[in-house]
Amino acid sequence: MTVDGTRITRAERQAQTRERLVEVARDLFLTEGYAATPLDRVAVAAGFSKGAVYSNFAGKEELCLAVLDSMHAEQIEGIVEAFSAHTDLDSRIDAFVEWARRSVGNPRYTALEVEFAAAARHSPFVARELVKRHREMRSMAAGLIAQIAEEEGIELALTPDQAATSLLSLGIGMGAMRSLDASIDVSVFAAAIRSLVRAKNS
Amino acid sequence: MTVDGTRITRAERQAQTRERLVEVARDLFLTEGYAATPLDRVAVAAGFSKGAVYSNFAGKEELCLAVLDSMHAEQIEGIVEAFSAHTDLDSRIDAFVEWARRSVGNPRYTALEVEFAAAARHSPFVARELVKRHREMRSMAAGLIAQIAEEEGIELALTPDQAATSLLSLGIGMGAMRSLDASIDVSVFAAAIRSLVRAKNS
DNA sequence: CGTTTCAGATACTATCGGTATCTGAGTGCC
DNA sequence: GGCACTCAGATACCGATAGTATCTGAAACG
Repeated sequence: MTVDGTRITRAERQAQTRERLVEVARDLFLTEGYAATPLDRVAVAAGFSKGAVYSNFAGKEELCLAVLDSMHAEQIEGIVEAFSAHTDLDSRIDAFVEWARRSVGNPRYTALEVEFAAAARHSPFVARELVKRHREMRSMAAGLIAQIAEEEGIELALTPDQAATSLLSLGIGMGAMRSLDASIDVSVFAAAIRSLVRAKNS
Repeated sequence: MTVDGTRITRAERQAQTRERLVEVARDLFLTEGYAATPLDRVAVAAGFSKGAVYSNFAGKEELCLAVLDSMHAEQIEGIVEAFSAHTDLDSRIDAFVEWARRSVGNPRYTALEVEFAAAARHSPFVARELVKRHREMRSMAAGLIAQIAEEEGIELALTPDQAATSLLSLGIGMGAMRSLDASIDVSVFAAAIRSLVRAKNS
C-alpha cells in the first residue's frame, strides 16, 4: 500500500495524464487545426479515451486553453532570452526578429491562436480567459519596450502601449495571412518593427 | 407563357434566391459567427430550406465566399471614395482612418474574415480563393500607396508592397484582437499608419 | 478486509454539414 | 394547348463529433 518507487498516487497519475493530454493536443492542434481535431483523436493518440479528457478538462475549449498556456510560457521565455542576450538596440531588434521568425513566425502558432479565438468568441468564459492572456502579454511587451527606450535614451514615436499593441497586431495579422499564403514576405515584419520602434527624431 | 410584368423566368428567380441567401447569410455570419450559424438557419431566415442553399452554392464555404465578396466590394468602394475625396496627404490619411474605423474597424468584419480563413484552411479550393482575394487587395493597396507617394513626392520608409502588407496585417490583427477585447485602443491604428507611411526623411 | 471514492471507460444523445431522392412549377416542342 | 422534360427547391436521411449519463475497477482508508 505504501508508495514505493514504481507505485504512484492517484493525484500523480492524473497529473501525468493531464500533461500527456496537453502535449498530444498541442501537437495535433498545431498540425491539424483546432476544429479539425476531434477530441477522441487526442484522447486515443495519448493512449486514453474521451472520458480521460472530460475528467481532466471542462471540455475541448479548456483543453485548448491549457495548450495555449504551454505555448505562451515558451514564447515568453524566448522573448526574454532574445532581449537579455544583447544590450544594444539593433542587436536586440535583430534577435527579436529572429526569434519571431522561428516561433510566432511559424504560421501554425498564430493560426491556432486565431482559430481558437474565433471559435471561442461565443463562450464568455473562454473569451475572458483569452483577453486576460492578451492583456498580460501586451503589458509585458509594453514594459519591455519602455525599459529599452529608457535604457537607449530613445524617444518613441508611439507610446509603449501603442507600440506593443501594434507589434502584437502585426504579428497576429501577418501570421494569420501567412497561414493561408506562405509566400508573404516575412521581412516585412522586421521592416515594420524598425519603422514603428524608430525614434521620433530619426 | 410570355414573360409579363409579374412573371419572371427561372433564371431570374434563382438569381433573386441567391442574392437573398447571401444577404441573410452575411447578416447572420456577421452577428452570430460563421461556425455558429447552421446552414438551415440561413435558409429558413431567407424563407427557404437547405435545398435552396445547395442548389445555389457548392456548400457552406462557397456561400461564405460569396458573402465575403459582397463585403469586399463595399470595402473597395469605400476606400476609393475616401481617397478620391481629398488631395493632400493628411486629409487622405484622416479619411482613410475614419473609413477604417467604421468598416474594417468593426470587429465583426475582421472576425468573420479571420474565422472563415481558419475554418477553411483545410479546403485547398477555398484557401486558394482567399489567397487570390488577399493578393488582389494587397496589390490594390500597394498601387494606391505608390500613387500617393508619387503625387506627394514622398520617399517611403517601406516599399509600397511592404507598406500594404503591413497595413493589411495590422488591420487584420487589430480586428481579431478587438473582436475579443473591445477595449483595445483604435487610435493605435491611426498612429501606426502615420508611423508606417511616414517619409524616410521625416 | 470491507467500504468508499474517483479516474477513466463506455454507451448514448443532439446538432449540423452534406447527400440522395423526390416534387411540382416553369419551359420548349409538336 | 396539351405533353414530356428540366431543374430549383423540399424532404428524408447519413456520418461525424461535442458533450452527458452511467458504469467499473483499482487505489485509498478505516
